[in-house]
Amino acid sequence: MAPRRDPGRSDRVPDKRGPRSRPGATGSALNETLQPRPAAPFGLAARPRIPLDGGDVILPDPERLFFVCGPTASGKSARALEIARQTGGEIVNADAFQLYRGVEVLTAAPSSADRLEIPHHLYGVLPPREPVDAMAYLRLVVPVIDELLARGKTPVITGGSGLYLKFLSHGPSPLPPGEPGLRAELDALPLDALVTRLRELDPAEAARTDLHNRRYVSRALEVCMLAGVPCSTLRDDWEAATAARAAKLRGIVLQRPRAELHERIARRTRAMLEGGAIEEVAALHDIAPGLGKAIGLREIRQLLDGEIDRPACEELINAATRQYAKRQDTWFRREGWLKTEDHGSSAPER
RNA sequence: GGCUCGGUAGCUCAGUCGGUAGAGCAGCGGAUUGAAAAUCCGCGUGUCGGCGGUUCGAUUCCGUCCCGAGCCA
Repeated sequence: MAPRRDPGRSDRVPDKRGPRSRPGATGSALNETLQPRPAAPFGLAARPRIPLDGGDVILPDPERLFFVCGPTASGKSARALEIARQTGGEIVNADAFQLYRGVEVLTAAPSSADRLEIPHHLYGVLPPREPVDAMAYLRLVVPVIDELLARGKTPVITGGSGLYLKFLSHGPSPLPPGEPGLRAELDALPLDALVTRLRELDPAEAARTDLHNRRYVSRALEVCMLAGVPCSTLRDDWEAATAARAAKLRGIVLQRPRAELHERIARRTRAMLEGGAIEEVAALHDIAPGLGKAIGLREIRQLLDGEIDRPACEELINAATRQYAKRQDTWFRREGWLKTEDHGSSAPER
């Protein structure tokens, strides 16, 4: 293994095209072809290339982390607490929505009793209007983890946001960050125009992208245009860099029988509505677009506006939560490094 | 009691000028490296309210009954 100066850090993400190793990646014939052309089917102005973002992040040693994953309402918080007690660890949030302040009830953030017993990190740290994405989360979480490791504590990383977890577990692909102005332009165009353009700029990426999914097409196009390099080559680099690290990861994914999970979801929704979620939503204003997508937010607003009644609100939230839990199950099932832990009521004692 | 309009998938409804039917939502499965609690893809047999009649053939037309909504008494 390569000598390390800092025992708490390892696995620097390779950054072949980042600003440090390749300052000003400009001038190749390929880059010329990637420049938005004036005759493009839609009027995207030429843009200056912007530096790739993420190549400078130094990820923590995977062997010193422990991940607690699972669908919403599966009991992650309680299980993480047990693990933190047993290992002398502290809990680190990996939930995109529990990062926000002012929506603790709506997002089922850990109770203050739990937080008194064991230190919890990165809960309620962002004001509602602050946008986040997976890379921003990574930049928040890495210093917190480094600090725990320096104190000899095991970070027990707990949450259900698969993409955020994966940025921490596997590292980021150094790519340009999203740019709201460009996104707005792309959002205004019909999907087939985006697909046509992506096929021109990066056929390899187009071939493996779900071309029905506007988000993915738009993002791939955005990367090509902002980086001035095909998105596909940047992602290939990441795929290659990630395997060694993944082999050293440790963590669990909680599983419960579907019917039992649905019962827990229903119970939790009721507790939320009775426990202040409605008041939270009523008090929210000026929120980031991402937070606006929180399950329950739209439904409670409809309730406040008198468009639906309370039972309908509750059932809509339950349905949306069940669907989300299913998507989480599907995501975590693919993460082969996570050890499945059966938490059904008939499960054997651990 | 009379008249009118409805009764089709778990829900809301479309449709069949007579050849046994299809959308949205729900449900189930999947994808997913900077919006991710997002976004996207795949999966549709149901006594077409019951019973009769006409017909080679009725969910469709006719009769009758049941249920719901409305109007008139």
